[in-house]
Amino acid sequence: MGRVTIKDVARHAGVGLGTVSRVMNNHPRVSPETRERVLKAIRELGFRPNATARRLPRKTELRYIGVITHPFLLNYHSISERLRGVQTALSASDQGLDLALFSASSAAHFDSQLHHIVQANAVEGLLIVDFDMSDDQVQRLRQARIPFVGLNHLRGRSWPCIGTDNEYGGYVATRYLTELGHRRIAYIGDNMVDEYGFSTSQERYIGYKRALTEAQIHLNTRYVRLGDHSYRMAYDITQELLQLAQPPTAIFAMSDLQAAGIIAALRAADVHVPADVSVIGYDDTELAMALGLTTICQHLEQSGRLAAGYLLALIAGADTPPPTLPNSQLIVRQTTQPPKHRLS
Amino acid sequence: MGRVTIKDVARHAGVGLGTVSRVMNNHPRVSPETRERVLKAIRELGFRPNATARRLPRKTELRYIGVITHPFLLNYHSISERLRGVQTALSASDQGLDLALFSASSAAHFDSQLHHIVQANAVEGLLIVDFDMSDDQVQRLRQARIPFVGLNHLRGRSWPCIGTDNEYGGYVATRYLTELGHRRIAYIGDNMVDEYGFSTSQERYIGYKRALTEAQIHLNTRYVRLGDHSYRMAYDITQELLQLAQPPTAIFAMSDLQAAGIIAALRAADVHVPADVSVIGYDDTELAMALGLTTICQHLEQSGRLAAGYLLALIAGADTPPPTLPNSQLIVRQTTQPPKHRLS
DNA sequence: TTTTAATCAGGAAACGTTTCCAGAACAAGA
DNA sequence: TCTTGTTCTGGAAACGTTTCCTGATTAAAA
Repeated sequence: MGRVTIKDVARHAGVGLGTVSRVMNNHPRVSPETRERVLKAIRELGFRPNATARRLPRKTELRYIGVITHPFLLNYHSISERLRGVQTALSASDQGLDLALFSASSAAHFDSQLHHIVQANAVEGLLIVDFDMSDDQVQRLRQARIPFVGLNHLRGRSWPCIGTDNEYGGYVATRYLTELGHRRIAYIGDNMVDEYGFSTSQERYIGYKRALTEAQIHLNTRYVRLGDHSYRMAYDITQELLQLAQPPTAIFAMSDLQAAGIIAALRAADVHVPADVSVIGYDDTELAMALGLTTICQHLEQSGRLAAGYLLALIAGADTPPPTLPNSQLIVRQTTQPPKHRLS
Repeated sequence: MGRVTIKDVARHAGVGLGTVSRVMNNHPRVSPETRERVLKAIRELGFRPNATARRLPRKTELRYIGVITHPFLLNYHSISERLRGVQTALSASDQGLDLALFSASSAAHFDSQLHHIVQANAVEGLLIVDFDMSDDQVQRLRQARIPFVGLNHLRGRSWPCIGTDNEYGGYVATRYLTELGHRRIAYIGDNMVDEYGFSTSQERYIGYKRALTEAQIHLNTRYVRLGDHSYRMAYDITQELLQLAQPPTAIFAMSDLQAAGIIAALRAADVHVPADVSVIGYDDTELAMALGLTTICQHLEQSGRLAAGYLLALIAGADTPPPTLPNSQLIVRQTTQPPKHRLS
């Protein structure tokens, strides 16, 4: 037998359908004995009412904007910031739309989540954070007529995306360091090929390489260190970097969080920032403000607001191109300065 | 006429019900002309399929854990942290439950959201962050058989809550300062009576007062400054505090974020931390780690994990008491020390 | 031309509830 | 005893879709 329905309960308790329903909804017009009998049947059969079926005659609608990300999304301050913008736009629109958060722990899981979302008609619109989509996946969403917008995508997508150019951001940060005169510049970021297929770290790394090339600095792979996205990882890696015969004079981190770990490790090793080593972060979160950290502002909160606003417009039937986010910007604070000695 | 249904579309297009459905689902067995006619009717009537009704025969279930907070939840690092724990527990349980985020912009809105959630049978279980509930509201959730757990509640609730004792945390932080010898201790926190009816700030403030009383320090209301929950506000307020004839020698902030603002303002005014002024925060977020901030750890991430785990157990039918979170803990770092001169 | 197969369309049945109407049972009042 | 009213109960109708079965039409094959 498939799922237990109200009918099974009614039969098992020897009562009518309406009675079971009344018991479940605490209607007063049921005798105590009958009620007890029904409750017993519910317990015995392990009956769980079907939420969808209940909603139908009640005519209550449930409308969500979906956000799909990886499960540890909130480890990334950048995603918190973006979500905050989304939430702001949603509250402001006042359309009774709530937020459904879906998490996908791998590319395959992402696909099955997408399938489920389409199949269940779960959302009015979908924001896709970080994940890339295949043509087939895009096709499926289109066919199901579910509007969607990408967040933190920019280049070469055939679907509407809002975000900044990571390659450019990586380039700007690194160029600033080369212009200050640094030549031993390290890059600390996330693993580039991960289970999700995210390319953010890689894109910034490409920008980093471009700036080095432009300044005619040979790429030293010892200065490129990758790990998971955490304060701790950055801390540990920095300690390793300090062991090198020629440690870097500047470090570019792919997030403020990692930059914070770097600074802490440097402080612990009694290396002064920025006198001995310059540090530059990415995101311009409150962490950067608090630390006085030089960083790249990629307008995170605004990106969330714009994406959600645009998605709402699409849902309402608009047919306009997506808004554009301002370019990433270098924010100079107190963790960068020219190196002590010019070295080749 | 009420809502436009598939039947109206069928009549308007002069076709059968099944045909309309097939068009909507991109089934191949529809002639191009008919399809066009149906699409035209859909457009003309502004038809939008009812997601609930679609789910019923498709038998796809949609299961959510609801989290209800105020709309600017993510401004509060504490809530991000908690949510991260919730997300972790949810992913780990692997029951196909996703997260639905509801926001309530006032106590009245909270009530109507609750009503909506119950009415629509929107969630399998509900996590209530920060909001308090009336007996009536508790009753309604119970009647609807929706398991729920409070987050950041502790004292004197008649319903299961997980969180730490804010009064105790405020007490511990302040007592640490008095034990160091401070007597001019400021409190910077959120407005105590806000539109939401949150009491966190007030509770910590009560702990602050208790510690002062114990140390026989007269409460100086000039040292108590409240505002919205932001880095900026704390920054500004600190500048004001520095204008006082007798500025405080220590500041207790109700969040790390605000403590960061305080430290920035002090640094800008060339006041040294902790030599001139000690600062203590609350939350033990990464911000605190990065700043070397002395703070109170209230096990935020763990609280989210425990609450979600317990909620899942309740949903599964468990009948156990809620787990308890370890007490808040003082984490001493580098922003606190005895005052320079002992003053009365 | 006749048969067979393929394509398209209509509508009943099903999905699992809630709600409403009507009837049964019973008690109380005349 | 007969009314009247009250309380409880059973089940049909409705909610808005999808899906399947059937029949009609058309095209292809014999």
